Formats: sequence, C-alpha cells, structure tokens
Amino acid sequence: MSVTLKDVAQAARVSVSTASRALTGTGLTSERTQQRLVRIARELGYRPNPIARGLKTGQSRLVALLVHNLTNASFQVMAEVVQARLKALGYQMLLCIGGDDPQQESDTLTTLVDHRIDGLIVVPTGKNGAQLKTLSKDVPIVCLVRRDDATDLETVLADDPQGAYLGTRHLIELGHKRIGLIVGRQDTTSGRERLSGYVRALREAGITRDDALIHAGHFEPETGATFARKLLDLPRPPSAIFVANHEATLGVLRVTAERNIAVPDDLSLLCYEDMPWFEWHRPAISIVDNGARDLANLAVDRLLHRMDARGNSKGNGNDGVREYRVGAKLIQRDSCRQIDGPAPAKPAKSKSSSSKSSAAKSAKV
Amino acid sequence: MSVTLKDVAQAARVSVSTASRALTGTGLTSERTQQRLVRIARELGYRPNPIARGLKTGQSRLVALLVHNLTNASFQVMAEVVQARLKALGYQMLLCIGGDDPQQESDTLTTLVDHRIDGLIVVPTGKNGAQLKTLSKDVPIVCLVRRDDATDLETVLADDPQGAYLGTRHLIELGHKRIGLIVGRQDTTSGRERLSGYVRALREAGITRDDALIHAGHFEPETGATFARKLLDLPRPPSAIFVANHEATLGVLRVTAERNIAVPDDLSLLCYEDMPWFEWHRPAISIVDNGARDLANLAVDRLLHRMDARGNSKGNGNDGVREYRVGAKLIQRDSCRQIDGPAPAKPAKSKSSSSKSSAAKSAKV
DNA sequence: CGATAGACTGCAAACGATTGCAGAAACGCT
DNA sequence: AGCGTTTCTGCAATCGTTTGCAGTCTATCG
Repeated sequence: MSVTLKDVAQAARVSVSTASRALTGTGLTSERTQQRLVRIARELGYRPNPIARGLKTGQSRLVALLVHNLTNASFQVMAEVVQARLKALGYQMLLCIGGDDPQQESDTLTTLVDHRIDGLIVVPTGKNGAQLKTLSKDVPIVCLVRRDDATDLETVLADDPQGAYLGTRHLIELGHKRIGLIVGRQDTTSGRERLSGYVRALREAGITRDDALIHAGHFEPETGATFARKLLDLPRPPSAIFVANHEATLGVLRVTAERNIAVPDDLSLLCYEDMPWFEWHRPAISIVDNGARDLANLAVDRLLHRMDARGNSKGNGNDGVREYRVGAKLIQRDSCRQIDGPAPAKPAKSKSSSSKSSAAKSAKV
Repeated sequence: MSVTLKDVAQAARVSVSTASRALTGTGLTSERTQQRLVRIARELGYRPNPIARGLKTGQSRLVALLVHNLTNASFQVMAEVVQARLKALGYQMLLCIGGDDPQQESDTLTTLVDHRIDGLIVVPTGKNGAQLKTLSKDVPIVCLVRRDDATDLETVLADDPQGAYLGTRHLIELGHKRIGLIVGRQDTTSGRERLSGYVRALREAGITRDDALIHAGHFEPETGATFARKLLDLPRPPSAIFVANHEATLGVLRVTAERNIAVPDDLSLLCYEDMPWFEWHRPAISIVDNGARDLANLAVDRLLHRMDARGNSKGNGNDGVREYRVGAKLIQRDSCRQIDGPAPAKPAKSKSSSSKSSAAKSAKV
C-alpha cells in the first residue's frame, strides 16, 4: 500500500538497518549515504509507519486531552491550544469528552492507555483517583483545572481563590453590600475555592456573610435559573450577583430577562470565565477571566517536560512542584454598576480607581 | 510493563496462537480452552495491544474528525456526537482542528494517514481536492457540511438551499420586502446554496432582487459588523436581516447594540445555525437550524458503512448516492416581527399561520 | 608493509499480535 | 484394529521498525 523502509533500502542498495539509522539520525552513518538515503526517501515519498515504530519503541506520538464537554468555552480554547501546540511537535491530540461522568472517565482512561498514549492532560472528575494514580506509573499525566484529591498528580489550576476574591472585591468597591453568589459543587476544588475567595473579600470589607445569598450546586443552566430566582425572591434581594459558575450563566440571564430586570441598572452581574459572545452581549458582560489559554499552555509545558524526563529516564520529571496556579484577571465590561448606596453620591472615586489597577495586573502566584 | 498475550498463553500452558484464537474468537477452538483462556486473561488483566494488532491487521481503531474550529457551535455538537458514537463501537476519535486553512488541512491529512486511521470525516476547505481523492483510495472518507468539488467523495450536507429558502420565506410572510442577506464566501457550497435559496424565495414572492442588500464574504465577527453597517447605511435600509453565516452573527448583534436598534421592533433578525445561548438571549434569536446533530449522525453512519464494506472487501461501500441532505428547520423565537407594511394593520393573519405550519415540519428531502 | 583502531554497514532478533499450514488428537466407521 | 475425517493445537512467518552485536572496510601508525 505505501512505501516502506525496505523499499527505500532496496532502492538505495543498502540494508534496512542502515536506512533506518540514516533516516532517524541515530547511530553512525557516513555523511554520503545519509544524504543519499534522505534524498531517495523523499523521492519515493517514504513516510515512516508510526504503528510499527510504536510497537518497537513503545510510543505512539499520541497525546490525549480529556475534558468534560465542548460547550464550555474554556474547554474549547484549551482544546484548540493543546492541539496547536502538540501538532507543532509532531504529536496528534486525542480529544475525549468525558461528560464529567466518573464511569465514562474511567472507561476512556482505559482505552487511552490501551492505545499507548504518550501523555495525558485530564480534567478529572475527582472520582477516579485510584485509577489515575495507577496509570501515572505508565504514562505522564497532568491534571488541569481541577485537582483530584486522591492523587498527588501535578496539577495546573486557575487561581480560583484569587479570582473570586478579585471579582467580589470589585463588586464591593462599586458599593455593593449584598452580593449573591452562585457557585459550583462544593466537592470540586474550584467550587470550594471560589466560595472561599468570595468569603475572604467579604470579610476584608467587614461585611458579614449571609448564607441566604450563597447557592452552590451542580449546574445546568436550568439550575442557575432556579438559584437566581431564589436570590431575587429574597425579602432583601442582592444588588449584585456573582455567577461564579460557568454553566449557570445562561440561566441567570434568562431570569433577568423574564423579570425585566435591567442589567446593570437594577442588578449588577459578574460572571466567571469568558464566553465569546459576552463582549457582544448587551450589556457586555464583565467577567473574571480564568486564563484558559495560559492554563492550557502551562499544562502542555508541564506534560512535555514530564514526557521528556521519562524519555531520557531522568526520573519522572518532578520538579518538586505539585501545583501550578495561573493568575485570574478581572475584565470590566458593562454589566456592573456603581451603587450610590444609602449615602449620597459617588464617595468611592479613589476606591474605584484602585479597583481598576488591581484588575489590570494579573494575579500571578 | 503490561500483560501480553504471551503471558496469558504461558499461564494457560498453551501456545500464543491458541490464545489469540481463543480470545479473538477467530478460528476453531474447543469450548473448554476458549473459556479457560478468557477467564485467565481476565484474571491477569490482559488487554490487547492495539499497536501490535494494528501492525498486523493494518487497522488502528482510530477515526479522525477534521473540523475548522470549535468555536462554531455546530462543530461542537458534531464533535460530541461523533465521539459518542465511535466510542460505543470501540473506536477512538482523533479530533483535529484545521482552521479552514488549506495548508493546515493538508498537513493534518498527511499525519492522519500516517497514523493509519481507519476512517475520516472531514469538513473540507475545498482546496485539497486532489489530496483527498488520493487518500480516499487508502481510507474511507466522508465529507461533512461542505463539498469538495474537485472530488466525488460521499458528502453529507445540510439542505442549505431549502434552509435559506425557508428562512427567507418566513421573513417575507411576516411582511418584509427588503431583506438583507449576509452570507458566506461564494466559493463554498454552503455560501452559494444559501444565496440561491434566498433568491428563490424572493422570486417566488415576486420581489426583485436588490444586490445592494446582499453581502457575501469570508467571516470574522468583525466583517459581519462591517456588512451590517453597510446594510443599515443604505438609503433604504432593509427591515430584516438574514444572517446566513454563523460567524457573522456576533458582529451584526454588536452593530444593532451600538446603534440602539431594537430587535425585532426596528429590525428583524434571522440567523443560521443555532448557538446554545440564542434561546437565552433577549430577544431570543430565531434561526434556521441546520440539524448539526443529524448531520453528524448520518456522517458516522455512512462512514461506518464504508469502513464495513472495505473490511469485507465488498467493494468500497458506494451505494450509488453521492450526496446526502439533512433537512433544515425553522425555529421561531423572538427576533423576527410582523411588518404592518405600508398598508394598514395586520392584513396577514392567515399568512402568519401558514408560516408557522411550514416552520413546524422539517424539510426532509 | 602489516597490525589495529575506527568508522560504517549488515545480520538478525526483537516489539505483540494474527494467521496459513501442517501435525496431533479424537472420533466414528467398517 | 485400522483408516479416514474432523477438530483442535502449535510452529513459524509476518506486519514495519529499531537496535545490539559482529563483521567489513579504510586509513593510520609504527
């Protein structure tokens, strides 16, 4: 079907081994034959068979990325980044969609290792720690966005405590005192950390935490809508909602539309993680950006580092760091409004500017 | 590193060949040893090495999906569908992102064939026809969404002529006479076909085509914005815009926001292809749905059919059909409004209901 | 000029599976 | 019991590469 190494060797009247060495550049080969073989290989259109090579070397030049879905814009850009980076290095990306379902995750992991992937970047569900731990003996693994607490895998995380803190502080600086929080499940790292950032900002500002303003759970847009309604039905509804859960955003938006609540005039809205349409929306939606692109790039860096280390049997590539944090950034658009508060006009001019400066610098750690 | 067939054979005190036959079910094996081997294999946790198997059989159990990007919601759902279907059959999906760039497409295709993929679903750029044609001798290929005119590859297409026709007719039935069209490049199938559907609806309604209302090109949201401005700056601007190009939608939306143009009161807006947030947007955006889910499913069906045919050397799986069309569907939400026209109040009550019925039934062909 | 190191090259054995072919066992039949 | 079938099993080759080892050739040095 296609040109094999044997064909090239025959055409050049050398043995297969010489051909192999000349083309891979391993071993000693005379300059002359080397060049000749490269030329002949090109003429014949020889392309090495990665399967055969993989059988011998135990590598597949396949790297898998396992994410929950592709609806989440962060996962989209991560997938695009990972694919682009890997391609440049001659790897192919296997993109798998696990649906945040432990069973599916487990199945997929098995298949992937069967296929002898050279590396894996995974957004773990958190329920397959044992399996991941076992696999990590065979394959370099980097966790992304979420930590699996049952493992000690290297993990690239968004700086969620900082992000949530930044967002909440921004709202406080705008004069908001009652800030609703809609946040992810508390059995995920990000869910817990975003809550803690929110709480910290509140505490720093001397605002007492009101649990009626906090809703945490696993999300569909629909659930987001439910929680938004609960918040707005409160005797003293919040003047701002921090939607610190990506999936919930649509639901919240629907509720404001349904009830004819003007954003930001009646209610300020701050969301977490960007979506391509946020800046085109009216009003353009302010967000805390989790830095998806940076996260993906860092994850790839770390994975390559580990793969490299393993290849050279220089240990497992541990650099003593278990956890990398990528700074979050506040992106102000038009969905948050200054509250005049019970007191007279804008008393917070200086504060507001300080908010801006804090927003400008990304929170590197 | 992991359990091989040899290990299983040794444990069972049979030869590798017997073990192979017992576990794959090929060839004759006595009931008893068969069962015994299956049991032992399970006990040892044996998992066949697809690379070794692939070397021998020439198959990889890898199927590639090559799309332009993941930002486009249609591609997202297609990727999810394809992944789910393939996984159920024991295949792994290789998702590649070609950026609608011929060079990238070409490179990716080469890599994929190197990896001995068992099948390929591709959204072609249209510039690599020759290469695709060559590859199709080695690998079953199905084109999706776009046709590559230089090939005679089996292609699964949205019924764009019908979809554009349905959409335009809907607007006409609402009383619009001047309907702007923003549509994709005319060197793509979909671009041409959507234009032709638009033209047909106009002609049927006896409306003369006005080329000032038609803008075609390759899109970024930014270009969409530019075209929208041009339309709105016309001496006699349209009362409705049909954004028959997915990428342009955001730009158009921004322009309406910028200029404080109320949708649908000042301008009706009909878009092509759904996005998850369209129904949560305010106003919810009416669309012509291209049936991405159905498209993906059909493409997988056809690909499997071809792969099967090739496997059994029953020919190449041609069933004499070159082109499959998946019906488009009008989904009415709130972005299109009845025009009272120059004549007095709602004269079009019956028309409006007819429009609804036509919307309800999907346009199967 | 002969020995010897050094630079190349080729042979053949892997890698882990599948598979044609032939030998072995089991069975029925006369 | 002897023979022919049938049913099962094992040997060995194969897929396309890589790679340890041994052999060949050239050049250099004494």
